[in-house]
Amino acid sequence: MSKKIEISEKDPSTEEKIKEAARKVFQKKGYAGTRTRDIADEAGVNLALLNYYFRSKEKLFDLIMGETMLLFFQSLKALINNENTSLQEKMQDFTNQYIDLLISQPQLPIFILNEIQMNPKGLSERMCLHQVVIGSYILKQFREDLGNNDIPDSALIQMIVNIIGMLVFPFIGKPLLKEIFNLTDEQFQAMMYDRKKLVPLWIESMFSNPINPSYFTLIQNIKL
Amino acid sequence: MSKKIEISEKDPSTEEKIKEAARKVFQKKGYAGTRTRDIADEAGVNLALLNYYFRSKEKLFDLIMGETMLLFFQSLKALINNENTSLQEKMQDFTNQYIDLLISQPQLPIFILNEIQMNPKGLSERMCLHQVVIGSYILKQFREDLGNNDIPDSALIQMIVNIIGMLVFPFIGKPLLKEIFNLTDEQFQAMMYDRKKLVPLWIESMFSNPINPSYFTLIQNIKL
DNA sequence: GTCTATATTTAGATAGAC
DNA sequence: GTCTATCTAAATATAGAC
Repeated sequence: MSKKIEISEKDPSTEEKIKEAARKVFQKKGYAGTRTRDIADEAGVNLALLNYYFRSKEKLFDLIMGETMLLFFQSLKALINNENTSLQEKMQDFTNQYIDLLISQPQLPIFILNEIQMNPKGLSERMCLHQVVIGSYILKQFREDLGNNDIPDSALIQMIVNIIGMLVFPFIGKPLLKEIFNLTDEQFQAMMYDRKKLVPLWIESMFSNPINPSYFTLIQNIKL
Repeated sequence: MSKKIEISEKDPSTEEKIKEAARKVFQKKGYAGTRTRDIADEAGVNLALLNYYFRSKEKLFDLIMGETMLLFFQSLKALINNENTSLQEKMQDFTNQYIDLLISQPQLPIFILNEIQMNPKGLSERMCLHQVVIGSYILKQFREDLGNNDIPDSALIQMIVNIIGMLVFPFIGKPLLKEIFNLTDEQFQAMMYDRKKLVPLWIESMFSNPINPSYFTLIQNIKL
């Protein structure tokens, strides 16, 4: 509390070292699986300093998780509300942005999804994800692209799920895919770079194919 | 060890009650997040009985995880080696089977993927996933369908990742999707049933679109 | 087989010297 | 701000009565 921003930025402050280590260990092992001692070791600092700087394991986790969610979702907001790009351009931007992010931090999706599973209301609500997505400009563009009237909202959601899945799933499944296909980290990464070109094509072909409204359960009547 | 199979199958034996409870709690909270007390409570039995029957938390977990992996992957093996079904039929079978399984146990994918992340070699190796997939009949069918020669193996993997992702990702993302789109469990489930018809269509359109080999990083030279 | 009581181990947090 | 030593709480595991 009485702590101010460090004046010099030579090498990372102890506080910063701990945060960096915490991010890494929490992402790898999850909250329950992480020992505070692991974080201290990873940071190369004394265990007692964690409590000195962050009060408790839980507070440290909340801090990291908040920052992580922000990193993951904030860039999205500007992108999906940009009124100057076409749907196709947005898909390409989206793809580039997320694949680059996830190549640098592959554990991000499973980390976030685990947290949301443990605590569904908590953080997703704080990010106002529902409002952000529902009120977005991209949603209008999606509707127009699909022909507006006769396609139910559930069809839209199905498409969006596929798009997010194509970007995110390979990283969630990374350890499994590496095993199944005997991939090195380099090969996996090269494949993810390829995806920057491929995902927009797959999206395109998904949208250009005619969709039969009868495929969708209309009774449930989902309204966005 | 000295324990034999129960003769009568009236109501679940204590051992079975514990296993069932363990499955449920481990799937929901993960290994580290689970307290043995939670399992005992969930099963409605005394805590000491867990150790009486299963020796330790870890042994109980290994047992559950082994069974879970078997459930998830064994049905796959017969299906992908069936020489009497076309690729299209396989895709439909695959879809039906996995969506039904996952609707009844939505936590399965994230549970398994978490475990593999914590312990990548361990269980996936015991299931021989690499051998099973590489030697499968379906892989030949995929190659034929794609025109055999000029498509690199990495393209095949990309496709397979998409297929698995379309089936599995919605369940991994379920808590997040429910938040974003304000879905009830019933609505989510109805959408997953819709997917039984939709996924094969999307796969079809993905395959029927011409693929340009230049989209793939050939240098990495992945060979299955 | 099941229970109560307890031992053991592990992990988060803090006091107090420097 | 940092460290050592220690406290406390929680969770796993077991001993022994029934």
